[in-house]
Formats: sequence, C-alpha cells, structure tokens
Amino acid sequence: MDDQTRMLTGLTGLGGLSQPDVGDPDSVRKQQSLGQPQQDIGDILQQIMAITDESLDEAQARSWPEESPAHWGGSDDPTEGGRAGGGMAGGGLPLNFQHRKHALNCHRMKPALFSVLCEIKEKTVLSIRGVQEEDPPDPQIMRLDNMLLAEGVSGPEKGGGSAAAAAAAAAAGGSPTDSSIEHSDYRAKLAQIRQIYHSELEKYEQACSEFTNHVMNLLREQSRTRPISPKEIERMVAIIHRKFSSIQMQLKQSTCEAVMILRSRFLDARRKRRNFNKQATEVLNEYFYSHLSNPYPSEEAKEELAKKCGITVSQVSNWFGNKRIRYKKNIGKFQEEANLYAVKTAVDAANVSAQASQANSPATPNSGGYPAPCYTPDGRL
DNA sequence: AGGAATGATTGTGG
DNA sequence: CCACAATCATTCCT
Repeated sequence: MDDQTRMLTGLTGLGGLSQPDVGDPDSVRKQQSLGQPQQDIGDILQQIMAITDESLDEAQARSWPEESPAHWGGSDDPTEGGRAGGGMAGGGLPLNFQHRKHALNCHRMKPALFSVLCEIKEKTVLSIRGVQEEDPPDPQIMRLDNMLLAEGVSGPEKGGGSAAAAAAAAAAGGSPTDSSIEHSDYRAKLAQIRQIYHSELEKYEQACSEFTNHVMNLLREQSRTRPISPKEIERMVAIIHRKFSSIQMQLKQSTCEAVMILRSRFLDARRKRRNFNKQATEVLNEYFYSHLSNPYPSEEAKEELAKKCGITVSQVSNWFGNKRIRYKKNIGKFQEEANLYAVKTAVDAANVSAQASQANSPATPNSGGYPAPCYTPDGRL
C-alpha cells in the first residue's frame, strides 16, 4: 500500500522528464502562480498528493482504531509536509477524501497526466525488474510433468495407472499374469495419490484465480487514482501466476516423490521375490551342470528353459548369471550338487542310450573354462 | 532370531 | 549389448 507514496516520490527523481520538477511541493507551489497549463498540472498533482496522503491516513485510521491520539498529530508523519491545504486528520476525512477524488476524476487534464505517469512508471518498472522476465518453460517442471503423466497421475483418468503398472512389471521382468493382487493394491494407492494431487491442484488453481481476481479488481479500482496501466495489471497477474506455479511445482515434486516411494515399495521385484519352484531349479541346474564347460545357453535354449520352468527369459538369464558367478566363487560348496546332477544326467543319458540302443552321448561336459567337479566326464563317479 | 540361500538390480568393462 | 561382480532385499532353514 505504501508504494502509492513511494511511486509518486520516486517519479520525481527521474531524468528526461519533459515536465517541470513536479515532485517537490515547493516547486509546485511556485508554479501555481504561472500560466494556465502549468497551474493545471500543479493543481492536479497537488490533489493527487493530497489523496495519496489521505488514503494513507485513512488506512492508519483503520488499522489502529484505538491508538492514542499522539499518533495522529505526530511529527513523525513523513507525509505531513506535503499535505496541501487539507484539514488535520480526523473525523472529517472520508468526506473530504471523496470530494477531492471526485474533483480529480473530473479534471480535464487527468487522462493525459495519468498516461504520462503510466509511461514513466512503465519505464522505471521495466528497468528495475525487466531483466529476469519471462523465463522459458522450466525444464524441472517439464520433467515433473512428464513423470506424472507417465505414472498416470496427471493423465487421463482410467487405464493410466494400470498401463503404468503393466509397464513397470514388464520393465522389472515379472510375468504379467501373476501378482495381480499386488498390482491392484498398487493401483489403489496410486489412485489415492492421484486424487490428492488433483484436489490440491484444483484448490491451488481456485485460490490463484480468486487471488488474481481480487488483485485485478483492486488495481482497477486504484487505477482511478493511481497511474496503473493495463499492462501493469497484466504483469502483476503474471507475477501472481508465477508464484502459484512455483507452489504447484512443489506439489508436483512431492507427488513425484510419493509415486517413487510407492513404486519402490510395490514394484521393485526384489521386494516380492519368490524362489522358483523345485522342478524349475532342477531343470536349470541340470542344464547348468551338463553344460558346465560352457554354461551359456543360447537365446533359443533360454526360451526353452523359460518355457519348461514357467519363468521369463530374463529370469533364466539372471539365474545363469548368478549361478556362474557363485559356482566359480566357491566350487567346493557346489561339489555335491554338481555330482548329484552329473549322476542324474548320466543316468538319464544311460536310459536314453539304452532305449535307443545307440551311443547317444550326453552333451560332452567339461572341456572349457569352468572347473569340473570331481567326477569323470563319462558319468562314472 | 539370525545366517544362508536366492532372485533381482546396479555399476563397470570389453 | 552382454557378462561379470557387487550388492540389495527377501525367503528359507536351523
């Protein structure tokens, strides 16, 4: 509110002003004795100053209703010297104020003067903070928006969540058929987050538009007595929107965090790991130990194994990766297991060869990089 | 309860 | 991109 006075007094310091030095009350008084146009300007300026002062007084009267009278006549009032013929502050003020305001509004020089003042103000405002105007769309907020959209929080209502869940499941390598219970739980939580997000967003938007309207009305109202250009109102609105969008960004950020936590809770496969069933590990181990020389199943072999075990190809890959490294790390520990499966395959092979009555040797193990357990390659212990 | 086993992820190097 | 190594998080087992 006090920038009413700040603005007017600030203007007087401006160079390049074609007007006489209008800010100084003394000079204004001096000019009153000059020709008609100058006197008009002096008049109108005095009235503006008076209104400015009085509105300040009025504001004070409202905000300190039961203050001691010492405050009123106090010499600490910086505007006192500038008051032009006005009565002392007190009961008669509002009427006086209204009267002056009206007179000012009807003054024939008012529009011209106001436009000049607006122009000057425009320049000062631009020179003060025109530098960091209109930044391009914030990359941070774009990232947040994209993520919220991808997670189905800010996108269309239905399907978004489940699509995100399915995508996450696919990314995690889990089979899409199982764990529908966990996913429904996940979806419920996600929907909850989405609901909170939207209601908060709506609240912010409502508050923003309410506040914007309020400020615009206020400025429009004041533009009758203060040099406020429509452009300035626009700028003010833009400032308000920026502020509110920064609040929105916080909301988006915390929503993103919530989603991330939720994801890590529900969709990180490590958190809901199930051991493969016995038959599956048996199949995998059989393959591993019978291909100990080169335990790297081809893509087709992996698919075959995956089908046999009821797991995904990437799970097969994981299993072989883990198995290779753990076997290599501690061969001794796997000795027993190795022997067991060696016998198994040997027996199978023997059965097969017996049935076919042909020398159908089992896929020649142990000729490569991985150290062999203590059994002979032909299957005898 | 606590350690071993185990499936999955992450980071690194070829 | 794949294999490896280290590590994480859960499940199994004693």
